[in-house]
Amino acid sequence: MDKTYQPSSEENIYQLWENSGAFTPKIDQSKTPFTVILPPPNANEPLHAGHALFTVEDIMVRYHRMLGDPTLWLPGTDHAGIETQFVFEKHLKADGKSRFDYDRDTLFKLIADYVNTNRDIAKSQMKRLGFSLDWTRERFTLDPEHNARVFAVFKKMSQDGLIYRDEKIVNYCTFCGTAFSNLEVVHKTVDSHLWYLNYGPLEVATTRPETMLGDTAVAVNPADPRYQKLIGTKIKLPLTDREIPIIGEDSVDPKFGTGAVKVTPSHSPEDYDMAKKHGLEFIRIFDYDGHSNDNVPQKYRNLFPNQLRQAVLDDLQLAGLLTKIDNYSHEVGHCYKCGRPIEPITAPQWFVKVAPLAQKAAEVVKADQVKIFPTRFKKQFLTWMKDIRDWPISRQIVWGHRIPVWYNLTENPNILITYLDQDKNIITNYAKNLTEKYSEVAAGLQTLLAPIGAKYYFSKEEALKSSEFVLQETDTFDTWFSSGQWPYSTLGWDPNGNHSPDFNYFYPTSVLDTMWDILFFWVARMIMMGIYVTGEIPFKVAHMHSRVLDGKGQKMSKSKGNTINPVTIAQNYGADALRLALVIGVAPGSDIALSEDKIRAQRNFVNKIWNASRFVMMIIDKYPEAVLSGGDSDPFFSKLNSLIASTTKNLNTYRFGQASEDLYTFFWHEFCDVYIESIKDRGPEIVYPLVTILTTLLKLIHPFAPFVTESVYQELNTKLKLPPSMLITSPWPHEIR
RNA sequence: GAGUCUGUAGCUCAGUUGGUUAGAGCGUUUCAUUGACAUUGAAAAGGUCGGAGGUCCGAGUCCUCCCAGACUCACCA
Repeated sequence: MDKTYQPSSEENIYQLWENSGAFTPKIDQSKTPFTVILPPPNANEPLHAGHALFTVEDIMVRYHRMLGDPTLWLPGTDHAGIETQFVFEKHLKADGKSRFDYDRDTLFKLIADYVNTNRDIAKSQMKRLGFSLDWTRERFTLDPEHNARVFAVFKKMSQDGLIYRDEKIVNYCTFCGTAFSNLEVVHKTVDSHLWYLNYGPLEVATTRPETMLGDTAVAVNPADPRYQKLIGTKIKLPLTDREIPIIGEDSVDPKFGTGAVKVTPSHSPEDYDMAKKHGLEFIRIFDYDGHSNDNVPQKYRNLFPNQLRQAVLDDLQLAGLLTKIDNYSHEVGHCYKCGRPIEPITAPQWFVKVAPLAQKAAEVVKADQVKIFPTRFKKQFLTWMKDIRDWPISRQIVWGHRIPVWYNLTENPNILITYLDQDKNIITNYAKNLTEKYSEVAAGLQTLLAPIGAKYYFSKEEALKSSEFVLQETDTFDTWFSSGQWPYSTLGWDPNGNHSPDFNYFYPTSVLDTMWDILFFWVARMIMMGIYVTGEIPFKVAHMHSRVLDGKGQKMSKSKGNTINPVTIAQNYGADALRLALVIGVAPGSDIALSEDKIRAQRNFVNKIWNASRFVMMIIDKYPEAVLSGGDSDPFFSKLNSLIASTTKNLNTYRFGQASEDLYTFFWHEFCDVYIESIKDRGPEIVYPLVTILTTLLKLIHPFAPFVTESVYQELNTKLKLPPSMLITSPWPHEIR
């Protein structure tokens, strides 16, 4: 044995495990399985330090495997819709291109190629960190099987009235070219102004003067004596020749601004609701690329919002209608991907009616039928479920599950189609004008925009029955609509009820472990979808693990340059050292400040294990005739027994930080510093207790530091001339006598 | 606007149901060591456990308020 532990040996150990089939469980109906589905990392990027926290899952999985449970940890990767497309578009931009240069099929293929070349990176990295995943069951979110299940569920939800199309106000990023759910919008405080505009008989105060060209009313509080008699009258909207009504609306606060609000139903969520209530007109003045459109007077067309704002303010000023400007800071939604302001805009989108699903999810969480751990997240979960709004699931990007509905163009003449013609020019026109160019349209299709009420079919064949001109919806599903179905889909749930043996045995899963930042995005969706589709909660425990920060407690980010590459760390210090550094002494759910110092300290611990073992082997060599089993008891056994008990208890209650800290202290300061020192003068009778204690400690430490413990175990096995066996599949220790 | 979390040694953090002189790693100081390990060992310095009240025989641990920081959620012009 080398004088110090060599991390480079870890790759051989992983090979040993993988080749032995230790990661693949045997279905045994007499036993209760332990199942964990890996939160699929993005297929397009290498792992970051946060992914190294899959260690927590590996600890649970290895522990249960040693307990003898048929244990499945199922790996996979996520296509990560908008994330991936965003990254890919950056590459395109570097090459002087953009998404508009390609039809959607070509673009999809390009991204698929890009993802496929990068996909194996994450996989090899997870192996390097020692994760005992069953690679024979590896999945990808765009696998045809998963695709088919997602589509079947979509159809079922549609038939159950849980899916609908509507033209509602959505969060739209005109740069990314897609709608987002509320969760994907980040609110930032913006220092801006409150502009006071003279609308004739009254003044309005607004933070968005540019949208005035889309005003279709002015609202005042009906109890406000200043304006009461104006309700029901009409005024002429400045800068236009339109007339708009003054309406009475209780939600208007008389004390704010002038007590009169301009109402822009197509570009403000509140105004949208107001317009629905009062039956107002909707005038959308921005197109989905962010430019002002034909609904505004000629001179204001084709401007971005900030340009339009300037133009409108200039003209109002000139006309003497800009009466006052106050400083005002307020919250504005920004795109979580590109950081630009979100444009609230009416757009036809697909929605999930989420209230019935959320209600059931809230019930089971409330009743602890699924335990959320640490418990503080339970309250957060319930709060969110209470006020949840319908979930827009359509995204105007190509990288994802294309929504499985087909439009017949003869039945839907007003579908707006954008495509590349033979000469690669972008053409936008209505379906009714394009039937003669159908094949060109089909080949060069970029996007289509079907009006609300468009008739659609759930299969191409059905749509083809009445016309040969058929196009599939170009929107794709929100990534979370797909990954929300991950647990039952990966295990082989079948829409027709012919579920796979895996599904029947391993579902519902045991523990879902992930970071708390996707509690709503993912965990909540899985609970909702799982109950709806399978009638069962997809996991018994939702365990929220910590967030990894840098050594100073700051968020890691590429721009700050403080990221830690887990694989580099594994190469320099060993995967075990990294794993221990991420776990030892960390309270459940609290942040982890990961510094190189900390990793070095754990590297030293790993080396300590290595060298203590070396010492034990020396003793074995010294007394080749010593009794190896069934020897005398040793006073140290009782200390060891309480360690076995506390470690087992801590693992059962997810107290991994405590368990590992106890093991660290015990191994180093009880076993090495005290016990080993105390037996250095003893004879051959010490071999049995020494080997027993070491083997037991190796087992206890194995889930946390699998490589060094397995290495030593293999050495020990050879030295003792025992039949081949592996620590990974050896039984969890019980009380020693 | 609503909510959650954090504040313990110079730094990063443990401290399960309240119970004897509050712990670890790193850092600092002193000493040791050619035989498992310098990726080591022995020892030392260093904390009024954010502040103020309260409950209790007893509080870092429970309650109230205050201060400081982090985060999450949120359609108000």
